[in-house]
Amino acid sequence: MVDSRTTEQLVAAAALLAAVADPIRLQLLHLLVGKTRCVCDLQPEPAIPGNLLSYHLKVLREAGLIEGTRRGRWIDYSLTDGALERLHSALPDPAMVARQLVVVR
Amino acid sequence: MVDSRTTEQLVAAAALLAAVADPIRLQLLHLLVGKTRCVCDLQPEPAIPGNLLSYHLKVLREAGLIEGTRRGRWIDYSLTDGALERLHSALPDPAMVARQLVVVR
DNA sequence: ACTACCCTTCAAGATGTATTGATTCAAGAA
DNA sequence: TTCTTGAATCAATACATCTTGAAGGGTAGT
Repeated sequence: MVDSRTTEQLVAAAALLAAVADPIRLQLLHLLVGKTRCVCDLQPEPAIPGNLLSYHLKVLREAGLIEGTRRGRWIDYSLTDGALERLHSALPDPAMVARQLVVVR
Repeated sequence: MVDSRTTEQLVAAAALLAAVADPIRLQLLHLLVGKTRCVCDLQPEPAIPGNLLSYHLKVLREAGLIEGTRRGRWIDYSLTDGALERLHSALPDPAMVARQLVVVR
């Protein structure tokens, strides 16, 4: 059993990757690494309309990668626990390449 | 300078991730980890028509993640050098989270 | 040459995603 | 209450991607 992933796992992993496979959302993710930021402080470069920003935040939110909490008029976004780890584990592990090569020999 | 990525870098990273943000292509990638396989041996689960398989291989090929070499009638596909490393580095580094937290304190 | 095989490419339809503009909501200030 | 601000939502359009069916290219065998 080298790497038996069920179809559902593959679909879930692909969906997680699709959430960040966009320049705007990838930049938003970078802006949130290690920080909590108000939406008003989350303008990507170049800037985008507010509703479009909301849309992309929603995609990341529904993928479970970020979460928002209201603070008065503002909403602060931050990465969810283990968000980056989940993203990386959606990809094949590079260490597997070497391991497989050893096994083959 | 915590993480200054240019727009072009973000676009390139997002394009790389988009190439694998699909259940079929993600599975193809898994099938190729550590192995070289003929197209005829690359049927995902559930199986798909040959031309569709070709299309998805083309997407991965044009993203520079895999490469094919002809061997008689067959074409063998394998991961390109550093393909998985490039994919992982397209994502934010999880280690940055802890580092940032330390800095903030 | 002809045929069979493996794989790719093309064009067209189906499906999904991104963007825009207008509206709505929730919270605070006047 | 009314007004303003920060942000989300809705409906419609623009855009890209996926999938299908048919056709084409390269290689080997007869």
